[in-house]
Amino acid sequence: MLERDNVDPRRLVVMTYSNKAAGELSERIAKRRPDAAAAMWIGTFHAYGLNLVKQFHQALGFSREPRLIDRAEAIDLMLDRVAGLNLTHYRELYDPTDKLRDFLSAISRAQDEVVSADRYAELVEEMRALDHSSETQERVKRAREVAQVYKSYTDLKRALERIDFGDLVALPAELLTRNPTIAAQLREDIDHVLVDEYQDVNRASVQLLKAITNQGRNLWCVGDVRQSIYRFRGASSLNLARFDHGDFTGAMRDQLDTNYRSREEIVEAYSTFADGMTLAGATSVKLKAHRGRLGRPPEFRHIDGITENEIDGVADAIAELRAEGYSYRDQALLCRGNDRLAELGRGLEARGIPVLYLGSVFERPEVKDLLAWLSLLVDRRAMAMARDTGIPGMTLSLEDIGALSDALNDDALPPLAWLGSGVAGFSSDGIATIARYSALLDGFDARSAPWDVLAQLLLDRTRIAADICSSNDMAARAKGIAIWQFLNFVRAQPLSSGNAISRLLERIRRLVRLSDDRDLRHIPQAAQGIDAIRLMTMHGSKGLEFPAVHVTGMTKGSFPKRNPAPTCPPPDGMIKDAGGAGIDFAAREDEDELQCLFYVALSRAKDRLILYSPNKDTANRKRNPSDFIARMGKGVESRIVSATNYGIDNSDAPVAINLIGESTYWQHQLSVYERCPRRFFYTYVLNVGGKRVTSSFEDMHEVVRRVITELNAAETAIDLATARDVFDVHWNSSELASRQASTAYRVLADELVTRFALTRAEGTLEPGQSLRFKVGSATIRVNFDYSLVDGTGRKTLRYIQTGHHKKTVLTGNAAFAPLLAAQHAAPGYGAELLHLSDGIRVALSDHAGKAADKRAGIGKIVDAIAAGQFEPKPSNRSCPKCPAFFTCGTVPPGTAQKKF
DNA sequence: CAATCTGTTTTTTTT
DNA sequence: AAACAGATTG
Repeated sequence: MLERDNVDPRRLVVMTYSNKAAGELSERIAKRRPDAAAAMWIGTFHAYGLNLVKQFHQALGFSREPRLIDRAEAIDLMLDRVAGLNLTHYRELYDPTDKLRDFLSAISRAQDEVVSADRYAELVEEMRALDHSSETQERVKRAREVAQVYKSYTDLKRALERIDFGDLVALPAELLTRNPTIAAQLREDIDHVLVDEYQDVNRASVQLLKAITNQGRNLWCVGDVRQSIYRFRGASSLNLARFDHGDFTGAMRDQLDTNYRSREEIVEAYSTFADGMTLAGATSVKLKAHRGRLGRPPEFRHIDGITENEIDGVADAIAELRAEGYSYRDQALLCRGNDRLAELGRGLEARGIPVLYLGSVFERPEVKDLLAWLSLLVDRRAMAMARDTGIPGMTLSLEDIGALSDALNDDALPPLAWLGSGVAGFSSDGIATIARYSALLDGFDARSAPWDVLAQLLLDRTRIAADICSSNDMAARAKGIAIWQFLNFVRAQPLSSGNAISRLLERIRRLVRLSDDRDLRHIPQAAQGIDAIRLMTMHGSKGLEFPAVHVTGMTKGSFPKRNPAPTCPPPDGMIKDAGGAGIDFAAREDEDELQCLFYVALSRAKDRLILYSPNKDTANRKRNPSDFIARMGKGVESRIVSATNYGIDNSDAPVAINLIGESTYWQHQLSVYERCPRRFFYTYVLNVGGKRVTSSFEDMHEVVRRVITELNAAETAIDLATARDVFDVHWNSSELASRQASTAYRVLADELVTRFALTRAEGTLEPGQSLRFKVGSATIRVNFDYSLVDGTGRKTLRYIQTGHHKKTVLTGNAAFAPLLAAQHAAPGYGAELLHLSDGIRVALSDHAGKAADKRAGIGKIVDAIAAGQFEPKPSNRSCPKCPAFFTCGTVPPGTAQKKF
């Protein structure tokens, strides 16, 4: 219509909700009207907002164009601030990064609703006055602290002249509402505004639209409530419902009734599903399938086996369809989450099927090799030398790694010092390898610029780039793309003086922790033509179409699966028109969103649609299909399928290990093994563990731990004043004392030390004991901090933990070592865990019934260590904090020797 | 039979 | 953390 009416493309604004959508749209228009595509403005709300912020930065109160920060930077900014806010209901945990992330997403939601920090605080007080139930009052207390953080964060951004993603839309929306002159001035340059995927707009975007359009009279929107899948970022069914009843009074609505994409069988399936959708504002639509019937129904394949067999089933189907004429590039594989997608990608590749998917760039071996090498320039312990690079001549044997780690243990040498001097006990191969590393890293040091180092390593000093270029298979191309993306990322880092390498590595850890490395996963346009299966999340598939679509993970309990309620729920009334408690609304919206997500996935298919789920879990219990399967109606062919066994073995080969003599393990070593056996291997077997990555909070706890150790060494009771003196000495000699905002940490540390001193006085004090017990031929050691005799003569050993009590504290086996040690070596004593941060005590003696099981569990750990079983347990949460983050991968060849 | 415990599985993201 | 399947317990 706009085309026909001769609209001036220069006066046309087209808004989308993602860069991908903007790119697609731009390309489609360029095909028909290349001149127009170049002239009109096409982009995301955020991009449009950024332009406005730049243009009107003075009106917005900035002295210059503010710098945009991402989530990782925002957390960096706030880390020291939260310590000073004295929050009680959201206590700082060991690492406040997680808490801050929760705060920031709550703040971001508020920005989506154009609710300022002050307004947020008002809403909290309104909620307090309205509902006196204890449940609500509890939420009030928490929301009040969010308001505090919100205010502090906003002030900080103002002071530093920074803006975040939320500001990109919220600030212009506010400005234009407040300042009609600017809005009018903007409107003069715009004839029409087009909004694609209107169901994804949030309040901030609507407000922006209201300001730049003439009360909606020149606004054109396309939207489908059934495809509203971005509710977690403020898109709400209410916005579409309100489109012509409130937001843009007098707007017109029309409905599409013909589908030009999918075959009739597929349209039937998702229409049937849509009829059962419980969705506010959805009207029933009878879609006509323009392309008619194909004669092949959508399928549900209930794969006989576990999750791994589901990949076999998909591989079979991909091969079948290929034989029928659907090339790899015609087929897409969708699932809910990125983690599963990565597994599917690896699995299909292992089964010989090419996939167009990178996964997380920083977790790819070829990128990890580069990161490991970079880390050598700043890591005096040279931990990365324990990595198997897979590049001939560039990997040390386990024996040589042992020798190197011995050599680096004693001296406080600077990084790379080991390259020059010979290392005692090295094999001749090892000496040759070290020589190659000397050549590889020659001339670089901790102050080198990461990009320069990487470029030289790739192009001049190794054959990595050359090998990738000369190879033509899909795996090599994916490697090339991953390295390319990584280099682009490195180059985009802000230039700064000092140690850029350390900061780069630190930033990567944080990005992975926050899962904010996703935009690096995009496959460049140039690679899109490759004949390989397209892998993407259901969210990522929106707006795309494929001749054949495979959807995995259709198990009950995993799809649909309610998202956990936000840690920091919004105050009631923050979401306009939601009515009732904010959390209930969120839960309803969540259910809707999952139905929409399924609808989106189904409607991507043009000809063929196959859904999958495994029918067993690893404990051989049955897993039922998702309830959604039945809701697609009778047109779906549903059957149990036995997939081909591709003989893929994902098990981790044991490491050759030689344990000298009888072993003695500390309890904390067993805990590490339980959390991640591979980490245990690096830290205690190879002994290459460098310093753990710590936050200020953790450093603070470390100081407290040192104070406790010193106080424990004293045989007599210690008064508070002495305890404080000891604390002063340790605090002042710690690195923390000189850090910014250290007073806040000091207050916390002081509380912990005080509590420790007080708990020692709860009875007659006896000194701590180092107890041991045997499991098989191994000995387990546990250090108790002290023991107390109370008035009735009952004796209790205390085991102090400086942090908060967690419900999971008694999961696993190693946690019971104190109980077992007390039972065995200190008869007549009870054993108790005491958490200093909250004073919570756990009487281990109450769990004596589990002792036998736990002892057996510890026996299994000990045996597994002796058998060289060190499989990695990857997790986005813990891996980025692990010292071996850049090292972890295949274990190098050789035999590890170790005396525990 | 209901209640409780155990083990397994599981989320999305805008420059 | 919370849902699910199944076993165990009272």
